[in-house]
Amino acid sequence: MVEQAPESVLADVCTAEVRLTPQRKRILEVLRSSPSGLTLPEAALSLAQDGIGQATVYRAVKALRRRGLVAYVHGPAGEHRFVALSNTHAHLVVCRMCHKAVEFKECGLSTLEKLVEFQTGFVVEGHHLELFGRCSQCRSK
Amino acid sequence: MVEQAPESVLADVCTAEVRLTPQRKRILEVLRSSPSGLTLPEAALSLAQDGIGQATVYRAVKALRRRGLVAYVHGPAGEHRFVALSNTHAHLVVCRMCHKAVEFKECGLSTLEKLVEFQTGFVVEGHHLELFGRCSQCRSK
DNA sequence: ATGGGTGCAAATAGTTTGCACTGAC
DNA sequence: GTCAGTGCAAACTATTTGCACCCAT
Repeated sequence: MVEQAPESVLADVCTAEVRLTPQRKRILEVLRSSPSGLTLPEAALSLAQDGIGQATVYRAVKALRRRGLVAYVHGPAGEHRFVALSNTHAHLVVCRMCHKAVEFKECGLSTLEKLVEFQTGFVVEGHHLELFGRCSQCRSK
Repeated sequence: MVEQAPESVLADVCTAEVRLTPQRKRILEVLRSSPSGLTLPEAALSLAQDGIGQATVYRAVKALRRRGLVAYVHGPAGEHRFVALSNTHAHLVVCRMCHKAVEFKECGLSTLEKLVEFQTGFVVEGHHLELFGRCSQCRSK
């Protein structure tokens, strides 16, 4: 029901090599070309036209995520939508109307992390942060 | 592929009534009794013993999430694990070893939100934040 | 020749839906 | 009597897996 490991939010040092094959480059392109990201089924459907099998898409997106080249955000129904990142360890702010996802870097969470460490006794090692809002275009409609 | 709306991170005012039926109370109990939360299939399996159908579990968890009584975090494989909350609009810090999820309230994100608004032109209206780390028990092993 | 990657097809697992029925206002 | 909620079974969607093959080291 639950697989091995990944999902780490930290830039997990890749023990195994993760190659950037032609298929994976194409996958990144397709993700990059969709402002609101794509679900795996959507990506697989679109990439089938390039002759890329769905298993490849599923496996590749996982691998790319481990390399920090791809991240996901949550769509309106809770689905994971995958987005190509230009900076590793970036965060995304998502428009609730058009669902466009825009990267930002600074997350200024270190103070909070300290506070939570103090309150809970955890050592905090990573995080997942998404912001939701409205982009300027959607607001002006 | 994608349904209507929910997933809002803000305490979306519930337009429709969301009743707290015996089944839903039981669902909350079961979630509460699992420190690391449960996936929907896990919860459905366990609640089948109480004669609660799986469709009910899936539908109820969604409803409870809209009421702010339940939240999810991401398990090691990226699965959604649902946790009963005691404070609405709480956040969770999750142990990467035992996967226990612990609530915290202050998220001190308002400064960041302002900054991102300035940088991106978005108006920020909500967020999803999860911290990952190690709890003290796991560290002392 | 080794090990990561790939495509295909099949197998699984996860999730939603239609329907008839119940219980609280 | 209305409307949210429920259980069941069936339908459907999403995801993983086994296997043979490929390519770069």
